This record gives sequence, structure tokens and C-alpha cells, in this order.
Amino acid sequence: MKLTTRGRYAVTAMLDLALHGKDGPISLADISSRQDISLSYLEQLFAKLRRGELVSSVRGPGGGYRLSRSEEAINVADIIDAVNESTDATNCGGKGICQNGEMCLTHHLWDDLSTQIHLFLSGISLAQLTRKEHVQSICERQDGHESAANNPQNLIETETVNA
Amino acid sequence: MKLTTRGRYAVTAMLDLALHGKDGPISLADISSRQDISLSYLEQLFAKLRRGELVSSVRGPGGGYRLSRSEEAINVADIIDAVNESTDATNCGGKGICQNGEMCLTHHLWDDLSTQIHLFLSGISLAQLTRKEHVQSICERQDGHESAANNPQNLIETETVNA
DNA sequence: TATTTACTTGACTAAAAGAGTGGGTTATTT
DNA sequence: AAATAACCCACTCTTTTAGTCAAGTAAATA
Repeated sequence: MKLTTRGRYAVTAMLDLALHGKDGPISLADISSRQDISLSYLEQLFAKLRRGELVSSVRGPGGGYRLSRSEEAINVADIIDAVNESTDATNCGGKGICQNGEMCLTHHLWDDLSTQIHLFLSGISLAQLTRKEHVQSICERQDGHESAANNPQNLIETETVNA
Repeated sequence: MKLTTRGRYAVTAMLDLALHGKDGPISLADISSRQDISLSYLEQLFAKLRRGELVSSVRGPGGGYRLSRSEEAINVADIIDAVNESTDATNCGGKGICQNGEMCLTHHLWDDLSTQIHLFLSGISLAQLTRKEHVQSICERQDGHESAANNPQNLIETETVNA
């Protein structure tokens, strides 16, 4: 089992996409500023998410990413798998060769745990997450911060933005 | 969530102790040879297990470690906690300060996952593990290997061992 | 067609964590 | 006293993470 910021960032970014991508693609710059994740790092993550066919990209001005399937059809385990983190808790990749090619004493335990974790995470879809109350309130807070914090030039040069 | 060889080794070693420690303490050297875990590494782990009051030690010849409570009263989560791995899957230690001091979009998800994992692991005691069929058969295999593989000098100098 | 905007790729790196080693000390038994 | 085994500490090697940087490609607009 390996769950680090990589997997967490990926899920957070995908949830952001689910929340904001109703009408049109979302740029990584937007996600970056809302979620405080470095743009370059997001690019790496989305390269993997795209290879995993969880998102599709639209190039050019006004482009960005959108979910490649419905929110209901994407679960958390999908996302974590796509960015190369695994829900496998064994040391041998589930192969049972943990002690000199033979099975170690606790192999089955970790195997069971893996199943458990995967079951839990694959039972949670993006759609479910977007419906949660605390997710919605955090989302609103982030939308509030965003315009003020990340586009301070708006206050001066409104024309270039609206042109 | 952090589950690495450290936690896995600790559980394996504790299970070995449960399986072999019925009559008297077990030395780390024995566990090391049966489970293929470096002796020095085991010493580190058992220092933590002792601080966590999961094992007690007996020094001197014939000494070793024994479980400090019954097999029924020690569960897998206890062991993993003791060696400083955690079942916490959040990035903020469960505090909810994951995004500049405020809560990130997916905090609750990781919090729920942590609960789930902890629930699962704390529901499995050493006693339960020792009763599993596959554990018993692996244990027998290891007991067979042990004498031949790790004491080749027995074949030559039987006296020093039996003296 | 030139430019803008945005995605793509890959190399690179600093810092942290993991895994393991080695040397020496202390306590206990034989 | 000698052997055994726990105890303690410092250190190293390797891998992974998290993130940066730079150059490039593709699409849309003006």
C-alpha cells in the first residue's frame, strides 16, 4: 500500500475537475491556483491520468481537461491506480514470493488488507464526493479565494481579461 | 497511510513469537533465521515493540523476547502503531490543515479511509492468525528449513551444540 | 500566417524516508 | 570467566517523492 501526496493530489484535482468542469474544459492553471498544487506537478499527474483514460484534453485557448467519463463512472481507486500508486499492501505484488520465492508468514494478511482497501476506494465515485456537504462548502471557500488571490491584476487591467 | 516492510516485518516477527514462544523466550537470532530478517533490523523493531509494551525481554543466555500479553489481546494495528507506522491516510495527521491551514477538498475521504483500515487491522489478533491453516503450514515449512539452513556446522561439530 | 494559449516530454535535483550495517555496552547464566 | 543475548547509537546506502526547468508541439484565433 502506497498512498502519498501524489495519489491525494490526483484525487483532489479530479474532484476539482468534477466540480468545475460542467461547462467546458478546465485548465491546469485553474486547478493549480484553487488547490495549491504546482502546475508542473499537475502536468505530470494529468499525463498519467490521460494515459489511464480518465481525462481527455482540449488544446488551444480556452482549452484544458475534462473527465472522459461521467462522474459516476470514475471511482477513487481508478484515480490512484492511474498515477501509479497501488492499493496493494503486500511486499511481493501479490505474487506470494515474499520470502526467498516462497510465501511469507503474513502474506495473506496483507493480501486481505489490499482487497479491503480496494473495495473501499472503488466504492466511492467522484459523483458521490461532489454531493457531500463538506466538499461543497470547501469548494465554495476555494472559489472565493481564487479570484482575489490569483488574479490580482484583474483589479487593474480588467480590459485584457474581458477583451 | 504508511505500510512498508517495517510494519510487515514487525507483524511477521510478532507472529513468529506467538507461534514459537509457548515455552520460554525466543531470541531474535531465531526469528532472524526463520523469517529472513536481519538481526540488527529486528533489534530496532523490538526496541519499539518493547517501548510499546507488546513484548518483554529476558537477557542473558537462554533469554529473548516473549509477548507481554496474551495473543488474543494483541492485534495487528497495535503492532503497526508500535513501530511508528501509522494507519493514517491523511496528509495532515488528521488535523484538517492540509491546504494552507484549512481543510483540503479530500480530507474527509482520507480520514474515512484511515478509519476503515484501522478498523480492519485492529480486528485481527495474533491468536486469530496463528489459527489460520496457511499460517500453520508456512510455519511448519520454516521450522523444517531452519535447522539445516542456518546451522550447517551442526553436520560437523555436533558436540558444541549439544554440549 | 503569426501569435497566443495550453498541453507534452523529459531530464534533472534536493530532501526525506526506508532499509540495513556495525560497533560497542550491559546483564545473565553456566 | 566465558558465552550468550539484549540494548543502544551512529552511520550509510539506496530509493522515492515532490517538484523544477526548459524546450517543444499542437490548436485556435486574429
